[in-house]
Amino acid sequence: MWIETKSQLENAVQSAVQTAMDDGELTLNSLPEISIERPREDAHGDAATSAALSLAREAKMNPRVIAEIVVKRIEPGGAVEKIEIAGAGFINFWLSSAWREQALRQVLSEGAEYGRSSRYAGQTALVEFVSANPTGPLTLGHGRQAVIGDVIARLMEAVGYDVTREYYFNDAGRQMRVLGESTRARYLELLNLPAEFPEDGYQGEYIRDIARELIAEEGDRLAGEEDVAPFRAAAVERIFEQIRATLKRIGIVFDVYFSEQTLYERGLIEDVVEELRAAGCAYDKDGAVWFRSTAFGLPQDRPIIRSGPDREPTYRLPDIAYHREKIRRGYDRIVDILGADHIDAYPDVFAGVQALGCDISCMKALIHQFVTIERDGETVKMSTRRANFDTLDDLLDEVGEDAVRLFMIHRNMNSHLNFDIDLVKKASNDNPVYYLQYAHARAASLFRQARERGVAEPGVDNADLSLLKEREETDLIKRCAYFPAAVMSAAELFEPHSIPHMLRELAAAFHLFYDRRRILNPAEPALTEARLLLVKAVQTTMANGLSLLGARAPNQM
RNA sequence: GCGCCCGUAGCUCAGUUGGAUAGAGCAAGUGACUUCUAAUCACUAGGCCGCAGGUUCGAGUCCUGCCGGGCGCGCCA
Repeated sequence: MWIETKSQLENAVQSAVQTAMDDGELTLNSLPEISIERPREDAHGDAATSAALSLAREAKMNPRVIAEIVVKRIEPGGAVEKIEIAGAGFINFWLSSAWREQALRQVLSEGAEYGRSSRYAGQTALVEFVSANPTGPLTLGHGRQAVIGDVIARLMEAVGYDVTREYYFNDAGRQMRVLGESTRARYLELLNLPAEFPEDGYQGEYIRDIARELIAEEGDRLAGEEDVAPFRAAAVERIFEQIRATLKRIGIVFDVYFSEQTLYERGLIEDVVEELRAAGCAYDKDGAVWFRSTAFGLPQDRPIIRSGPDREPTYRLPDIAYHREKIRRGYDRIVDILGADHIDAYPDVFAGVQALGCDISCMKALIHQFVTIERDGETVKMSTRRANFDTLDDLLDEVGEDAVRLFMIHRNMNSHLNFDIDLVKKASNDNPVYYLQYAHARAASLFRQARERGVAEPGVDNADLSLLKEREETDLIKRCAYFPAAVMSAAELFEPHSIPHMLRELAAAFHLFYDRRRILNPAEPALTEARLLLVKAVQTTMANGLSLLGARAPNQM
């Protein structure tokens, strides 16, 4: 409702400016774009524009005079009850009660669909995230990324995209070889055979677990094995099993696990090298092959194939091939979620894809900062080995799935996330997770009460919604009405943290309403009915919002 | 040294694309449960928005330079 009203008002103001120009009362070089926003203060109405202020210079007129010229020409339609000029020349709009009633009916009639839109229907999107190499269990950093990626995918789905969630994994190259060697060394150790643990091997206890399982299944049959492949395969398989299980706990299921190895098998890696050479973007130096990053304004050229007899590609080369494949697969929007440690790497990859002649305007990389853990008032850096919360699973065990999801998403991804374990574990009023869920549960509880007391089921069609005129009520209606716009903007700007933020405000407004106004009131059945419908709208909005975040909306707490 | 991110109340952070008197939560203090769930609500207190310039009608927001913190800058991914 707000999305439509906003653009109607923008058009109405713009037409008024046009008319004023036609009438010769306003002199401008061209018709300006008008932007309507929600004022911070209630006293400034429901919608406002600062257009008169920004036009003042060009028109060489006092902003208030411009505002007057414009306002008297505005034909706002039924949604607007009142227009005022305020302050330095702001034009403020108050929306009518009819508008609020219609907004409320929309929430109720759309139900679980409320907040979703078809703006991007027919378009496809690929969201790549986590993409942790299968060398160990997922860490907290992966947890943040997993939740950010999944919520972005949900938001994009909500505005109409057909979204593919993809996990890219490296099952070729050096890291995997080291993983295989580490596993073999543990395997041999457990059999009391001489073993050489690789210098940069994976130290974690989980490698021993894998080796133990391998012994249980295969005995010492692999002891004389020269090739690391069976060890590597066994390790990858088991680690992936665990990763999938962890992700599933927080409701994340990938559509595609994309293997790097397949790029080699299909010859796509070599193709990229040849094409980059042909385009003059790759050259030989010091025995290695280099990508000419500097041709794309980047600070330095980077090797894509190592020197030495093996001619092994560096990670950048398969990444370029992979991203070119993404574009070839025909997505309208391609989003990568990356940790801050990749900040220097992705520009080269994007430039590489561009060098291959691809249009990269559909590609977007989102970088998120790291997670730190706070416990007992002390900050523990995530990278610290042997900290209590190395793994995402440990954290989930400790604080639960909903809390992890909400906490991981509730801050701007550009900022470091301080995960306060003590706060999240507290099942009390200072826990923001419960605050949202409690609002939903409270609403559900009202309907249970209504049923127990024999209050008639409220009917949307006949209810007199004009009875909802208290400040707490109109405020709630407006907040529900803004929800679809909040979803749209979170999806378009890739700002998932704005959703829990607006839900918190909605919850606060609901708790205040609950505290101040009696909802089930036998003396006033018509008002009770209207208020129950309002409660239903809040409950619906809250449930839809929590669902976008992948968190439960409990009916009882 | 170079690149990216961050710096807002004691703490953790929002801040609607540059708008009107900078907001929440926690922590501190005071009050509200015989009444629909007190996992809640109300009130009080708390601010040179890191510092210094600049742009403009208007800057927490944009530009420049400093200061402080994080992450990178590898023929690791």
